[in-house]
Parts: sequence; C-alpha cells; structure tokens
Amino acid sequence: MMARLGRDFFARDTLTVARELLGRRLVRLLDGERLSGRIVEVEAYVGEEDQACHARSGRTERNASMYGPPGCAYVYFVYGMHYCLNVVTEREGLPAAVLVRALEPLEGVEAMQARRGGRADVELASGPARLCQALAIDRQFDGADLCVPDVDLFIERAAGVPDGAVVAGPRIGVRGDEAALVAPWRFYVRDSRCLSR
DNA sequence: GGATCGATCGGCT
DNA sequence: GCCGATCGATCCG
Repeated sequence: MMARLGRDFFARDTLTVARELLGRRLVRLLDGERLSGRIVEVEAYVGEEDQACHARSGRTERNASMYGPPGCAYVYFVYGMHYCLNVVTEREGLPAAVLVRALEPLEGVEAMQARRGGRADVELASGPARLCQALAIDRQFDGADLCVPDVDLFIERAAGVPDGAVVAGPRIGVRGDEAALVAPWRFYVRDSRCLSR
C-alpha cells in the first residue's frame, strides 16, 4: 500500500509544499471505498501579511485551523453553499495553507459522479468546491489531522510532476492589495484536462 | 443588530 | 460573459 504523506512533508515553506503537492493523490475513504484523484492545481496562502489569505485580519474561529499544526486540514464554507479544502503548512502558529483546487479522478469515479449529478469525469473535481462535493469533504474535516492512520482523508505519495510541466501564475478569484493580486502562487499541471475555470 | 461580501458554481443570454 | 443562489463570518455603527 502507498504511504500517507507525513507531517515533515507539510512542515516546510508553503510555496515548496504547494509545488510538490502536484501529482500526489488525494484520498477519501467513504463507505469502505476509496475515492481519489491526482492533484493538478493548488494555491498557496501565506501569513497575515498576505492580503488574500483568510488570516489577513488575524485569528478568528473560522480560520483557527490555519494556525494549527502542519498536515491538518483547513476546510471553510463560502458563498452559502460551498466547501473548500486546504492543507496547513509551515509551523504551528504561522497561518499558512495550500488550497487544493483541482483533481483528475482516479478511483471511485462512479461514487463521485453520484455526488456530482452524473457529470462527466472532467467536471467531477475541477474546482475547489467541486472536489469537496465529489469527495464528501465538509466542515467535519476542519482541523482533522491528515497524517494519522485513523482519519479518512489523506494525501499519498505518488510520482511528482517535472518542472517543465508546472505552470505558476496569479491566484484565482482573490481580492487584496497589488502584491496579493500578482503573486504567482497558483501552480498547475500544464495541459491537464481537469483544471478549474 | 444590521449590512456587506466572499479563495464558487451552474445555468442562462 | 453575466447573474443568482444562499448563509455565516466579519465589520461597522
């Protein structure tokens, strides 16, 4: 069986973790079945100085998980209907995380389709809220530790993506100051069919 | 206590 | 391309 990524992987510089998460496999155990996908798009959010980061106004109940230990999930609710999944990075006390924005479905495609209104596989997880719907990720996972064996959500070691296939660009849908708007902190796999937007 | 708006999505023009 | 859905967190008074 493949190895669940450990805390050491996440306890590093957020941009490094974001870049290296490309190609890894996000796995959700649901009703005895594996639902999984290859991570093809992510974004980094780093610290209270990052005006696009949810921690820009300091610690609140909503964003508390971002201040927690690396390797834990930060799941938030937006637009009154959607959930998005982040993985916390760096050291405890520093609010930073990587938003998982898109997956290429690998296992449990039928189960994902059932949760996504029967859509084609390219539309199952090609967006941060879509992948949460496909993998049944909601606030129950906010603060969950993805590095311990009994949690039904984790990231597995898998082949990485060569530098030549990685594109970096500005983050999607963010507001904030000029620095936040232009920071090339979105990373995605060039030519993937499952990117967001 | 009330107003505003969001790290989105899907349907419609 | 644009707009409505839908609600909780945050901010202002």
